[in-house]
Amino acid sequence: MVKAERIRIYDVARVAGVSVATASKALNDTGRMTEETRKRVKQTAAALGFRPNAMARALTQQRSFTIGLLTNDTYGRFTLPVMAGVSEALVDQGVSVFLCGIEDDAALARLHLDAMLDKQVDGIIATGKRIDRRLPVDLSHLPVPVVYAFTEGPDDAVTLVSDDAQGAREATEWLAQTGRMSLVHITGPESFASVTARAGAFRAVAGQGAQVLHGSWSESWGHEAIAKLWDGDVPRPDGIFCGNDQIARGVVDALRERGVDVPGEVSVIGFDNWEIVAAATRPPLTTIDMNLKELGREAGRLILDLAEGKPVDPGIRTLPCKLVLRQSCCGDAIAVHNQGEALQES
Amino acid sequence: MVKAERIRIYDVARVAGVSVATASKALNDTGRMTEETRKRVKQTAAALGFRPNAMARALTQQRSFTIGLLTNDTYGRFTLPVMAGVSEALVDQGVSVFLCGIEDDAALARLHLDAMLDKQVDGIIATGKRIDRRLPVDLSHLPVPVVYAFTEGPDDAVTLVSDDAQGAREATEWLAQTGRMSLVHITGPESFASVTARAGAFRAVAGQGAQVLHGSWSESWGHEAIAKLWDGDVPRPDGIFCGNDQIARGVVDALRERGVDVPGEVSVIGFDNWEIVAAATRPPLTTIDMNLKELGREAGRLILDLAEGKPVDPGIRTLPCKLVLRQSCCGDAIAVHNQGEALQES
DNA sequence: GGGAATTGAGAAACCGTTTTACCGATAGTG
DNA sequence: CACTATCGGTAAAACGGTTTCTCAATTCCC
Repeated sequence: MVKAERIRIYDVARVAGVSVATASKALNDTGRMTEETRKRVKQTAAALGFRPNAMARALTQQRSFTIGLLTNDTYGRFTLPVMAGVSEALVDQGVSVFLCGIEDDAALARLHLDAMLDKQVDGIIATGKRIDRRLPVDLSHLPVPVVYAFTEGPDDAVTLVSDDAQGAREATEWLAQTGRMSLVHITGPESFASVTARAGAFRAVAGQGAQVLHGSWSESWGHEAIAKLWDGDVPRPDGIFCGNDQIARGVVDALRERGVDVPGEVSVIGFDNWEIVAAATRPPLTTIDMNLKELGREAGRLILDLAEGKPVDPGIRTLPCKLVLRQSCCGDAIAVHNQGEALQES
Repeated sequence: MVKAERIRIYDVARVAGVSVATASKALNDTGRMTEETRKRVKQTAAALGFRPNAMARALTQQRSFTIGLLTNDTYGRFTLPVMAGVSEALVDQGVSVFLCGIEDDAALARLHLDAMLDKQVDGIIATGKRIDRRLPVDLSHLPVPVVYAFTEGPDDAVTLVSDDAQGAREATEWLAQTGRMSLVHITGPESFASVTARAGAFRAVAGQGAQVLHGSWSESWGHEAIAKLWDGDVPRPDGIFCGNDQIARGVVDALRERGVDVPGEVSVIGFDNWEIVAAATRPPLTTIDMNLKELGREAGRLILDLAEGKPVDPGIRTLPCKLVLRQSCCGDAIAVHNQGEALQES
């Protein structure tokens, strides 16, 4: 740590032989002056390694180039990609992100919120681990704009969610297109909005009679569900769409243990594309990716627009999910699908 | 979003019938005045909902109550608990944390670093996913203090790491104490400092002849290693200590598939206490927890001390790991161990 | 050639606090 | 009673920039 005196605009002005006002205008490309003067100031600033004090600047400009990211997803499975996207979208605009982890603790949330407002954030992005739950703090009536990403906000808010129905549709359609006739959906608790959205889309494609099994979001529920399906005297499915990758992993493991070939006899598709689970499954899971990083990027762009006073329509914005093919599902078709992607990209 | 005019200290002063200077001093418990005046100012401030503008304050105090957290662990497995700890230690001191994800990208790192320095952070915590790798940016000679947490820094830096050797020792000793005679260590690539540290400690307890198998950090390596041990004509171990939970999960799965009872015939211990892996394993994994959240807390405390100019000894601080007992290891002993913990806590 | 418009730049005000220096009034002292 | 401390509080100068206003010197126009 070296306490080098920071160069102030005053120093730049003195060295360049102009007033502080002129220096400021030169560096910000505002005001009027000879192109020569402007250039000279800029050069001396660069030579001196001048970097404006962001706080001083914020004080006059009423703009801190800082936003707050409020999340209750301590575990970070959903929040992390969102954060990465937000940060990525903002860093080259010179905007920094305050991270505030609040674990469903209203007092803690309030503490963080106040700290951020005191620090004059230009906006707040609220994000959570569940699309149909609100953070434990009221963010309406704040003096700064708010964007809700992957968490529920007021009706008139700017909200970003991933398209559960479309993702489920893609998965189910893929199973159908690759010749699977008898489909089942094994998913989480009915109380989750995303569960009913996905189940609805599944039924719309697979037929209203198609079976949907609700349980917990765990591997063990995947095992249990397979036990139910295989040990009972119900007809066995040849295509299984799971509500998340953990359930899917449980399902694949259970099938292997019963000697059922995946994807030979049964295709399995998961949801979330949680690398660590999807890639470690044997065989690796075909799954739905919610594009959370892109969701984060979009949230970053929106909060920036709002902070700059640009008009942004309130309402819910739905971002599409993407099917990610791996071996748990119709091995042969993968090449074709990927080829299609490659062609689209080129 | 409601653009309510923010109350300034000027307003408080006017309403309380004092000068701005007096108001400031009253609110900060500095200067001299009647206790009555101080109280009156505080009350009107509270009544008006006055919150000081942190930027204006930072400008005079040369202290922004803001720190930066630089990390190259995009995936977040190690960083997330550290972040949570840092944040927790700082939030009630009014310090906010800038999150900067830099993915081994030197230019990006520089960008974030400059943005943070411009914003006058009081300090920087550098953290990574690997204890023996440096971030792609030089943080020495900065005008602010730096603490390195779970990543390598210069020799004279303040550095925090978890005690790999002690953790490995605890695991191995536990295996030995619970009657396991023939121990093996299945771990990651030798190029990792933590691997050699853990392997060294393992050998120190298990005997220099004890076998150590190096591979990748994956479940599949766990399977492979078990194949090597069980299919060869080498003596089979009855206690396996793994370099991380993923390997351990692979090991447990492979043993189950071979009909080997865990923990009946073989005890397995992992490393990392990565809930999602450790808890989903059948049986759940006994493992070593690196106490990363506490490491984060300590990093927060240290950077705060440094920011306040308190003296902090440079050098490497080692934080102990903790054995977390689950069913993959000597079921009977768990009650006893946990009872001991409960007694210690009370 | 004289008045108006434009140009280039600087002085000063401002952003919202904290802090230093100062000042009148009261209290204490010999 | 004159003489100094102490007390309670204020005015003004920072902090490091941006922005508005002003102004002298030029250029333009008829």
